[in-house]
Amino acid sequence: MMTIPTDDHPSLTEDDAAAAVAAANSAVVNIPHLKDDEAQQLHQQYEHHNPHQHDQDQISAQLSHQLSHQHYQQQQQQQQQHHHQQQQQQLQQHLHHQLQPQQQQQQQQAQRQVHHPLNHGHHLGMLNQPNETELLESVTKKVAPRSSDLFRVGPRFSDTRHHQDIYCKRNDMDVNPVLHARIDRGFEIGENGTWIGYKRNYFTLVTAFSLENFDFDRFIQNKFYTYEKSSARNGEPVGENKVEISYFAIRLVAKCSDNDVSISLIQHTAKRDKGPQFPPPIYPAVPGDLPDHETVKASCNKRNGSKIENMNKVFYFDRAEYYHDTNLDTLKDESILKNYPSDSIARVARFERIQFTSSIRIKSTSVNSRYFTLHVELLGIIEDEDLQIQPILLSSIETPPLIIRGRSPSNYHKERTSGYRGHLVPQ
DNA sequence: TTCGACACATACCA
DNA sequence: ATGGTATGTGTCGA
Repeated sequence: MMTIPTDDHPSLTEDDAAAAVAAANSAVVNIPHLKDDEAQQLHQQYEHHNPHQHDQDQISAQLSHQLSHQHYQQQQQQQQQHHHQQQQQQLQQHLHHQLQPQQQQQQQQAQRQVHHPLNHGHHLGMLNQPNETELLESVTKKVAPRSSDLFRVGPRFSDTRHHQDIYCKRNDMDVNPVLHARIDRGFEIGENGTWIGYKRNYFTLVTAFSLENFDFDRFIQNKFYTYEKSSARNGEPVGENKVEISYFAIRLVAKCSDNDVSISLIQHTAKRDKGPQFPPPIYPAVPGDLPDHETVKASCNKRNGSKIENMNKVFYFDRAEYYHDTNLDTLKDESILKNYPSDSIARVARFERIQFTSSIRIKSTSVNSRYFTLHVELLGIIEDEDLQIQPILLSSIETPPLIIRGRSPSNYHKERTSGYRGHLVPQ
């Protein structure tokens, strides 16, 4: 089956990967970045500002290009060579659909923070507490690159924070969105309670949203609207315009505690260095339930066709199949469903093989308490006056502060990566 | 020091 | 059980 960018098909050749990326792009929609002022306002609410927000015009121009394959491919190549530049380009997030695989027949159970060895009050006698021998080993042994133990549940996300209200078009009812997310790989907690990740290693995150009091069928039968903060050319706020939400989308962004630092994320394919790199996609999405940790873990690196198929059922909603099964006339559908850019729509946005861009300064200059946070944003994609699609930030959730350890050997000699890292607080 | 590249090693997957 | 993969991390050199 066809695979896409974030997809990792073990058997992909380099060319295949490039082709997949191109193909994916063609099936994808590009969404411009939030406007500067919007973004700033939003961030301010959190105490995060991002002065380095990109130039809107530049982005728009870029967007129009993206529609072409060719341009995208070039871009891919550039990205492979220049992370920094790609960070800018990533604005044009490709929305994406599809991806991979895998099976697992389970459905989601309430996801909860899982048992982390250091999480609870386990004590000396307990198995989870390292004894001296283990500690010794922890500084001696290497982490097995493929160890399934690398899958660990990360920090809990904050409650959903709302930025723009959502209303049901039919009855003007206020709709309450809820975001769910979980980090399934890449972060571990230190004894002091700080969450630690490694710049060189991948992390995995899954996220989904739901609309309170709207089960799937009800969602499918409705349309929604929100308000767009409008502003004059000079940036003066002018008011709010009522706008219909074409469809919902989810994206992942990273921020730094240092307001002046903008950071971004990159995603690799399973080929890593041998494959393309790109910014994490924005997933057009319908409401869904978060799969449990074991499911996500099991969805990793599958190649078996039927397993992939089953896994896709967990992560994706197949619009064409839905129309067929419900005998719905595709052309007559007047619900929000028809606005989605592809038949393969995420129920759960899965971000795999994500890393902080290599350009980030981990603990540069004095700033002692620099940390990062990951934010999941629910976007309402709308069409502006010029029929250009624009994202509106509807709500978001975020992680607690994350410490990202850099490449310095000092980060590796002490606490073992996946064993018992985190006895000491990395500054 | 930091970063890209390349290399090695090892558990996963079929 | 075997062979191909995927990915943590060691290392070289700019």
